[in-house]
Amino acid sequence: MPQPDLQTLSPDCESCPIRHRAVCARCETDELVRLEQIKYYRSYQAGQTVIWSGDRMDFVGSVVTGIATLTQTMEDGRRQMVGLLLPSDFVGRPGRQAAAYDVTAATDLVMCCFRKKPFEELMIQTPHIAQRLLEMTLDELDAAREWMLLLGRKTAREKIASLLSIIARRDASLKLRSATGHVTFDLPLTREEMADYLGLTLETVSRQMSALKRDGVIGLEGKRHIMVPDFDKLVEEAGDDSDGGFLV
Amino acid sequence: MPQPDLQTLSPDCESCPIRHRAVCARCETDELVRLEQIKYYRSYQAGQTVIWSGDRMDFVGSVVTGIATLTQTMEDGRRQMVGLLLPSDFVGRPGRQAAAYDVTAATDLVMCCFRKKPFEELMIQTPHIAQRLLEMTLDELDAAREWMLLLGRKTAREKIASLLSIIARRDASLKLRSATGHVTFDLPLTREEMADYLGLTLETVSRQMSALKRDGVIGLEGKRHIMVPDFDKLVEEAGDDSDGGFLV
DNA sequence: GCATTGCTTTGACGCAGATCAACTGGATTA
DNA sequence: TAATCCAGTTGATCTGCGTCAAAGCAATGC
Repeated sequence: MPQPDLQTLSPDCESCPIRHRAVCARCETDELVRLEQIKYYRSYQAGQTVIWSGDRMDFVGSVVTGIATLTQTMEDGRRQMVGLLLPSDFVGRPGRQAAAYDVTAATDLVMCCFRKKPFEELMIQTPHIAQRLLEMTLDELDAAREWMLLLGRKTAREKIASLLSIIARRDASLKLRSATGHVTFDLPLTREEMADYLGLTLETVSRQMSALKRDGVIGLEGKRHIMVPDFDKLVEEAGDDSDGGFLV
Repeated sequence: MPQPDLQTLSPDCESCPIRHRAVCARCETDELVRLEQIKYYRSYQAGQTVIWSGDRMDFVGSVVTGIATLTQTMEDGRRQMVGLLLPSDFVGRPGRQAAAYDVTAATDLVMCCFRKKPFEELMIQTPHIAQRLLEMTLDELDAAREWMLLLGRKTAREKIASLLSIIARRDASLKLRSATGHVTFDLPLTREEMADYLGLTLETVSRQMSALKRDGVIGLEGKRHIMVPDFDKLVEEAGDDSDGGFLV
């Protein structure tokens, strides 16, 4: 069972790829030193479960590389993804002992973890961490509410277009580009995972992907590589009013 | 245009009905004094708009009495409610200048407001406020994610049962009781508002209400007064696994 | 008393997306 | 070389909910 390579990650926070976006973004050098003392890396293979809902959770942490998903499941097996965690996103809730959702590695995943107890103590002492966590949580709340609109009111086609444009946008921002004109990226999710995120079945996802391809909105190379000839067109198909919802 | 009576509200925080649940819950007496200096009450009639999405918002605040809704609207008029604000819930986002959602008074409403600028300054100085706000935001995020499961995967009947049990539970907690056995309450929402919250049409809401009544799960007196003979039965109809999702 | 208005209920019908099922193509294993 | 597996595609059919339309009912005004 090969693990993603941890050697390539320097243990030094200053050179961390998510240094300026994660929960530690606002920390001063001395605060980073204290965080460094309690941090450790963990890696997961694509498909591995990070933690099950209801399990005791003795750590919190940040996604460093890769993508993780948060999923809720009903007794009869109906599943709904409730979050997509990208590099710099935070996992876990200070002050809570059990995980509220299943957390799964959608791709190979590296996380920067902190034991929960010391992290909570540190959070009380260093307002910079709590401030940043509040800011990130408010952003996640906005994202969740945007997703509520999608789940409650959008058509299957709009849902797919919305998901693709969000992934394209985030992918571009990781590469420090903006998503306009011709865009290309890899889907990190299977059709089934897309369905779980969008409140659809995998068959409907597949059909709508084919339809978007047939209509020239996207191009497909293999199953996972997406080419978008005109990003504005895709956004239009998503049915969003604004140009991506970037409120300040 | 008669306004809800503000006279009955003492300006004294110590005797405030939401003193121990709102954003000020953790404040010490001296911190309350500073909050009292910048606070003011506002009241709205049922149906009135508190603020429109995109409008400049120069205050934040707490719902003191009544119920408000957060709603998102698409260009073509499709609407999705993304939050139901009950007494003690917080409105607005520090650090943001424009409202992200339409906020509307579902019932007559009284809010305790703080001008945004002084509140933001106070938040930096008093970690108790920021801590409590983080806690409340995390709770709201959990609620939003629970709603995502409802919107994405539940049937119309389950959606209605879920909404009724949530309102019953919150109503009971305001009256310092727990929701079990025989329960009675008033619906604060019209059929259309319920539909906007549940991602349904008002016709479907009406039909499912009738079906639940026909099946003896609920009783109706007039359009708005609900009687639940067996609360567990209602929760079962909602399709939730746990007994209300009270994680600590 | 009667008309108006806003909210709600109920019926008839259609459709988007679910369900059930067969099949494709690439990767892995034997 | 074929056997197996898995993700994905596509087709046929079904159904839950949306849409369109009409009518009920309580509150309000004249």
